Amino acid sequence: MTANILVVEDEPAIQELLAFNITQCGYRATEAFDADGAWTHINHALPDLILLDWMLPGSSGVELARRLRADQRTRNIPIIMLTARTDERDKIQGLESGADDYITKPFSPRELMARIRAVLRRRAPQMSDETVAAGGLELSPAMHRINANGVLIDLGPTEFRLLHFFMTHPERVYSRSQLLDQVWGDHVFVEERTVDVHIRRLRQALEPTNFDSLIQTVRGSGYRFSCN
Amino acid sequence: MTANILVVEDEPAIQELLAFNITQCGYRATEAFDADGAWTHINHALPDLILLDWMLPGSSGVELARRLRADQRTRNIPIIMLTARTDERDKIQGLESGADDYITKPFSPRELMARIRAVLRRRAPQMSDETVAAGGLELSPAMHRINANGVLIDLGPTEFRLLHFFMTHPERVYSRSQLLDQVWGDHVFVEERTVDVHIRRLRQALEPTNFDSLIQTVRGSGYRFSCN
DNA sequence: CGATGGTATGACAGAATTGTGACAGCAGTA
DNA sequence: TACTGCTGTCACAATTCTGTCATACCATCG
Repeated sequence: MTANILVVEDEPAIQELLAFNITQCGYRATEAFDADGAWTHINHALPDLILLDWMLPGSSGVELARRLRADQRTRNIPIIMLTARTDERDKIQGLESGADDYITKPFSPRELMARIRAVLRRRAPQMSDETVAAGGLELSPAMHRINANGVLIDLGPTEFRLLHFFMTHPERVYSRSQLLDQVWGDHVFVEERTVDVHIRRLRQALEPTNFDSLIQTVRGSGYRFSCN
Repeated sequence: MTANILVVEDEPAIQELLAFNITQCGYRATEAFDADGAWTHINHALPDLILLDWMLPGSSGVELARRLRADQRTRNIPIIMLTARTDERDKIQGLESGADDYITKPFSPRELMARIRAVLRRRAPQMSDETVAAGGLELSPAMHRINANGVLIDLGPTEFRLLHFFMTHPERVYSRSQLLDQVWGDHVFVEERTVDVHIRRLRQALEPTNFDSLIQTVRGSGYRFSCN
């Protein structure tokens, strides 16, 4: 399922550059040149992320962001603000208006895509507040709780995200760096061995209910959550 | 296995710092102090990654990056730019000149190494994740597992690569040196008899499911994976 | 049949990888 | 301030993997 990104940008040159990079990375790009165009697209289909220029003809980007946050349907869609200003004051205002991240022009395509991925990933668990069940465990993101055959298990934030990722991606081996990217976020720099420690803490928490065997070590490759 | 990193940096102090961190992380560091020195090293042996200072005596780092991208041999070698400037404009130029990433001085060794690992990981030729089926076996690189008629088999790294190679090249005899080149890599130096041992270990792992007969010895020539 | 060259197997030490306990920094809180 | 829970890192222990032997085994050929 490729994410659909709505790009709201009045300058055709930048619009094209953004769309090119986005599609290049495997996402779909929908283009809008002003606030009205953006709403037209939004009414047609809700995007997974909105890339929004600060300066827009008519109503400004910040104003559009506010309206997006006010609307029931678009309240939870992540927004990345695109601005030429480097003033910190603007940054604050952009974020306070509801943006999840912001990028200053000129931007590097790599940085842009990194932020897009980061935001999409950050939002991903929030988007699916649904209870996940795998291997006899039941994980409820909304309640931040694990149910192991009636026994409730408490986990720290990192262990919770780790288990949530594993349960939503079972039977597949993930390397330490992949887990860092997926669970920690690829903008964070920590040692790969940190993963080992959190794997251990997770196993330790699952041990009393004998569910620790679900998390398997694949020597030389990484870890795997297996329901078998 | 250890990646060779060419460090092009004119300031001896920083050069030393970089080399220290790189070797500390298990990579090999080759040092060059200017563009000419860089080419000398490159002509001698192609590095796996180039760490390039923006400011270099003679021709600038960006210029060197351009020439590296223009050269057939070095076109695909990832480059990380090292710059003291925090100007966004420079950052763009650096990336557009063909750099894969950039770091601004002063940098933290941790971030430097994280970026190096990230770039190397991106460039690393990854084994196709496609599941291979042959002779009744099903091998899944993503799960790092073998499915033998419902029975799951776990293999060590070498045996796994060996079986993967056999299953993707069935019905054909491979000599020990060919297998060493294909499975171990053509730069490793190990005894040919080592292949025998790993063949045995692979057969041993497949024995409980009677799939060990798929791997046949061809006396005087080598081994063959036969689906019959 | 015995000799010969090639292959299978079991053992083993060193290397590589992972598990584990401890600790210090940090943010939030009473 | 002291306390608490969480995190990342480290050093060291435990485990698994690897390459190399020495030896046993086997097919082929004179």
